[in-house]
Amino acid sequence: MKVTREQAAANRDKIVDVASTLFRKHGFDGIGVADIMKGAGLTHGGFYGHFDSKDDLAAEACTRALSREWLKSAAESSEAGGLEAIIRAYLSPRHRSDRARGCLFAAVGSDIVRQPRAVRRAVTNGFQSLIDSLRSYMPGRSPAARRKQALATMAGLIGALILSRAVDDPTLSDEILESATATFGRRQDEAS
Amino acid sequence: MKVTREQAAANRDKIVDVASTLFRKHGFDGIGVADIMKGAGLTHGGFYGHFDSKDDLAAEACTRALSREWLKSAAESSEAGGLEAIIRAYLSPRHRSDRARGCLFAAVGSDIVRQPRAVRRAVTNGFQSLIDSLRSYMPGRSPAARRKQALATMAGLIGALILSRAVDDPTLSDEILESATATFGRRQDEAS
DNA sequence: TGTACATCAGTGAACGCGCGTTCACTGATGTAC
DNA sequence: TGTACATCAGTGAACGCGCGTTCACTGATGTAC
Repeated sequence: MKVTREQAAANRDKIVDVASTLFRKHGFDGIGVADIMKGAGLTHGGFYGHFDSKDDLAAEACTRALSREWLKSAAESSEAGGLEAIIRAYLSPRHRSDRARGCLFAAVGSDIVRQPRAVRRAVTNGFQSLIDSLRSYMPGRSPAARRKQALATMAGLIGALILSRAVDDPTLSDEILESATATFGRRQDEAS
Repeated sequence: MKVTREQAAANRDKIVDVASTLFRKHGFDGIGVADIMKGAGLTHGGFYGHFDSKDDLAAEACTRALSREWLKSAAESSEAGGLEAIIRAYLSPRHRSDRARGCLFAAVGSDIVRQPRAVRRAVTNGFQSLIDSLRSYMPGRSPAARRKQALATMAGLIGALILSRAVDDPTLSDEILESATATFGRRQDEAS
């Protein structure tokens, strides 16, 4: 059953959107093409009319996930709070429990190194622009210092969120989030 | 072909060792039972004489990986340098390129949340003892403050190593390691 | 200590399942007149 | 504007492969006498 060109484009877009959430929820190996297509309201056979391979979709899905990056939207919506508010939002229980729509790096970060070139390239580009967005919120004196701070802070946030999810003990999980919020939030208070 | 009881125990031990490196290198889903057994010099059929399932082995392999944890040995061998030396070793290019024998959290951290209960429990226990080891190196005044610092620092190190591996650009990768080394190393200089 | 037998660690073929990918087909879309 | 036909987005069956797991079998170990 053919479909309008606009409908086809919308379908493709939906597939990428769904994939970007399902990959984050289940990991690259934890979700199949058939389930992604079902999530987009289609059947698996039509997949290869839109993409060359599952890896090809993964690369696009990563770009999509990073363009709607959690941190980015938090940053843009919290003009008031600035860096402190971004950190609090990133390290919130809400973000911890919403893997599918949260930060790509926290969701599949340690698997990226094992992905094909196209995926890693997409992720690298997304990360660069993420750091660029975050840089302006940093308290350092020079632009170079702010960039360094953005890199280290991002690392701290991602690591803390990953650990808070990995751990089986809710008390320890909360403790990780609170310690990281205090540490990474305080450091910039001192410097500003 | 039966084998000495000691030999059988040694074989089991070897399987766990090999698994702990191969899981870190390829991820839980990226390596199969047959390849792990081959790595231990055995054939896949004998696997279920030693373990109930692949997940069962994964739990043991995580415990093993964390008992020989990179950071732990770095800490114990660097009485001189203290925290600074530990951080430098953790964030070294050497550790970045040696996933198979490096930190479990940096290798498969974002996948742990998707693993069965036994694996998450093993990881949680290993993490608790890791933090306990690291705590004494921290500069905070009270024990509680030192623990908080240990948690946040560990998060920063893990996040930085994951990012440095994920990224496709060697320059950016180095920049991440250097920024994190400077930031997490410096903070404690200020406090001490 | 030596012999006979039971045990059981390890082997390799086989099973069942899920997954990525292919393909012949369908029928609505979009175009040529 | 209306009609006839070509295009092609989507369908669902099928293929091939790898993986976790099972099982009948082998032969060295370890035990009973």
